[in-house]
Amino acid sequence: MNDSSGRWQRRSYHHGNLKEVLLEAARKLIEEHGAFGFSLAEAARLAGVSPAAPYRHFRDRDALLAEVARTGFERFAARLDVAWNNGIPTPLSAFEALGRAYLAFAREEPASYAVMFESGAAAEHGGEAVHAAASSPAAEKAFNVLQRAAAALCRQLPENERPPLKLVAMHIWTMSHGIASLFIQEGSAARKIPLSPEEVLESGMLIYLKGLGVLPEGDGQESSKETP
Amino acid sequence: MNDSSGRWQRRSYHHGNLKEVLLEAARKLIEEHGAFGFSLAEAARLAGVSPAAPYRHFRDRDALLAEVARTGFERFAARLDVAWNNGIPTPLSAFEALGRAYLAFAREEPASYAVMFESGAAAEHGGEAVHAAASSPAAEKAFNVLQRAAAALCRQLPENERPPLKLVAMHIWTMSHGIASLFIQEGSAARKIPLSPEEVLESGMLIYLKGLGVLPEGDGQESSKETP
DNA sequence: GCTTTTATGTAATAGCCGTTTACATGAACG
DNA sequence: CGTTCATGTAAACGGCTATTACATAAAAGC
Repeated sequence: MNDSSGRWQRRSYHHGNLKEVLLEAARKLIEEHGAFGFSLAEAARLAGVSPAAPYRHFRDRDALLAEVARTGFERFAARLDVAWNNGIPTPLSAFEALGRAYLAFAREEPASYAVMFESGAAAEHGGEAVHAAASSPAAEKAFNVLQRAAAALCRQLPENERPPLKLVAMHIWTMSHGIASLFIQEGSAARKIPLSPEEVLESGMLIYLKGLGVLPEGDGQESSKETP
Repeated sequence: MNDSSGRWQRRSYHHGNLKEVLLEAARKLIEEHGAFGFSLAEAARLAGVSPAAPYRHFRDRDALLAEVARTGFERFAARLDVAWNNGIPTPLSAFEALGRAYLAFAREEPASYAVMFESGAAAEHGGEAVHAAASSPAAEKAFNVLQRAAAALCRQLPENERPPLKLVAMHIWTMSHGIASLFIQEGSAARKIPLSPEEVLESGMLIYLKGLGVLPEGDGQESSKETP
């Protein structure tokens, strides 16, 4: 229930949905004011509660950010999984869908993506690291989708030519993440270049897959003189 | 001139070197307390001056971070340039040195790297974006080194098979940055994987270059059945 | 139904930070 | 020597995080 200015209207002393609304507010504020113009107090204002209220749902500011990261990873993993669709109809087409889904998530939830990966965000706090972000089970689920995709692609190679799976998965991940990180962010470089992230990722992956020996024919790129 | 605890000792009312010392302090604090545990006041304490002193050298906190980014980009560009060394002795060996220099910088100056690229840091402030980071002349100089390397590599291809230079440069950049971003950061994923960033980058680049058709022989990877 | 317990909100407060303003110091320059 | 300008300090304001004591209402037990 939002009023005209986007603040959550509540009818009783208790809010009823504060935790969710705070997470939404956090994502919105992070998008607007950069990764760390975000303030717990402003999120509380957006939700229409006192500055102390959030502490009933999150131990501290970092805990809220960690939760943004965690829930972000869950949506991320689910989305990648749907896009990959077990490699159907073909590993290659599914792989392309996977790449697009990766970039789509980063574009549609830049705040989540930033908190998930640019862990200056949920980085270490007092003593030990927090980074619920990148080492959480949800994060692993996301990486596992990439790894399954890598496995399906490598399965097309003769056994003695297969590089380590984890390595291939990392290559895929690092390129996807590199593009997301460089392109998606507001002022972050690469914006003058007249190429969409999707173009860069797809062309890069085609070249990479060609190098792996996975592409069936002269697919996408111009030269077609291998597998003679 | 540092005292036992690392604080800058000054002998006169005037500091004499405050700007530089503040930048050093900022990098140190960003490394320690995560990308944004950094506080201007603490940097001032480290430098042994009052909290207001930094404002004689930087308009505000963001300006200091922007300067960390700018000077970071300058060292970064210089280092990449030295490593590339005009493609000498061979484009391939120089390219490998370039990749190692990229990762070495990110490892040795994680604070600079974070501020330079994870622009939640020097991101937008009030109205328009600040991000002196990624679109500064120094940043372009760095990217130009990558682009020259891409050009040298592509020059080994027949003209009609050369992909757009900017595209290849972007592929190189995104993979390097992706690895730096995922590996270097404290808690940021990818740490359980028993691979060094250098291994991931080099193997990934070998596959990519093979896909480009740039590798002279069965170089590095196992299969060697192209250019028949 | 009534009371007790528990969950979830507020108010008030302390301490830190960023930033500004008025003032102090001393180096550079005549 | 005296003026000027660069560079420091002190004091203050408002905003933020976080804690504590208290308020309110929903849920649970009887």
